[in-house]
Amino acid sequence: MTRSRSRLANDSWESLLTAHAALMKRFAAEPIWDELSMREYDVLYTLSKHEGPIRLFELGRGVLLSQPALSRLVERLADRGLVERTADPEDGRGLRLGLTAAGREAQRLVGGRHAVDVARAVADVLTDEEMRALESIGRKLAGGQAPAQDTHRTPKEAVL
Amino acid sequence: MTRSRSRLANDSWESLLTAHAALMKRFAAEPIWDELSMREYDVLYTLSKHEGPIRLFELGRGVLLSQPALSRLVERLADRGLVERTADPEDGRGLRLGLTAAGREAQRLVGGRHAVDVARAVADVLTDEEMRALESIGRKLAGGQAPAQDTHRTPKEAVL
DNA sequence: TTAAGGTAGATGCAAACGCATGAACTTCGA
DNA sequence: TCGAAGTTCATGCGTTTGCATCTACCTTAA
Repeated sequence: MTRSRSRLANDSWESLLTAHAALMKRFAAEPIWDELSMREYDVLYTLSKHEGPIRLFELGRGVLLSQPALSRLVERLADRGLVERTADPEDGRGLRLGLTAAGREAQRLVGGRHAVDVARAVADVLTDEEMRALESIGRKLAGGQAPAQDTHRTPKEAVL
Repeated sequence: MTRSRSRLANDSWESLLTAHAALMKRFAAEPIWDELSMREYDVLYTLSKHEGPIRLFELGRGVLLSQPALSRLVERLADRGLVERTADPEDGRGLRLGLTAAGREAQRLVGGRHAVDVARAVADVLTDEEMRALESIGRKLAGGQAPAQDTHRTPKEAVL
């Protein structure tokens, strides 16, 4: 018999979760995280993707950490001279985060080695079409933020 | 021009990571984690999937936690009466973990609500074919543990 | 203009985590 | 059979995390 769409959705999500956990463990076991933990690398990589400075809460969208934890992680990276924190001239509350030269260099170094491991783990078991499908599906899942009732949206905005 | 396989692999992995982070944040924001945190639920769910008792290190395969952290998480769940820990009669070092009736009930309750949220998030943006593709790809990624040099495997076993 | 409400980020504190290590047991080779 | 090495789980300890809350600033409306 055919699975319901709901069941299918849950099965596919579980499959994603399992793959995520398995690969994360595998990557974590690689001997490339001496100077940078995976979480720290995640932050530096996200910063490296943006050319201009980025706000802390924007950084938080991509990183799976609470706001206070991210705030302190960035603080530590700044203390180590890898991230630059400056006040945002357009918003007195905000920060402008960017990589320092050392931060960019560290990201490049670790990222290069990590990319090799990722390529090995993924390309060894997936075809080109599967990788393209995964990329497309991931984008849909990440972007498909269509909550039925968004408590953080005013009625006026909801209409627009 | 066409992307290299290595580039394609990294792009698709990043897409998976982004989707994972976005959905995890969305699920975490749901008001269903009062009695069980997501990590605790993850453990109870993994236990619920196995019918018989399971070993701690087996549980660790599916959960993204260090062995000590998992050991203590299970300890806490046992203290709360949700998990049962008994000595393994076949291996004096090991444990046999299983859900108690209360643990099974808690997993069912939270799991039922969580499944609704998962279905909404996934089924709303993916077609049936995409969900099936994701399930298949995830299984390949999780199962494709083919490290070039496995330090935890003896030469004899490697031959087999 | 100004007060009320919202947002960005920091901080106190208890809980949880990872790393290193230890204790108990099993497995393997001589 | 017996000792060395490996495996499984627990524990000590410093670090990091999340929750609640605070401060500072922005936005909106009267």
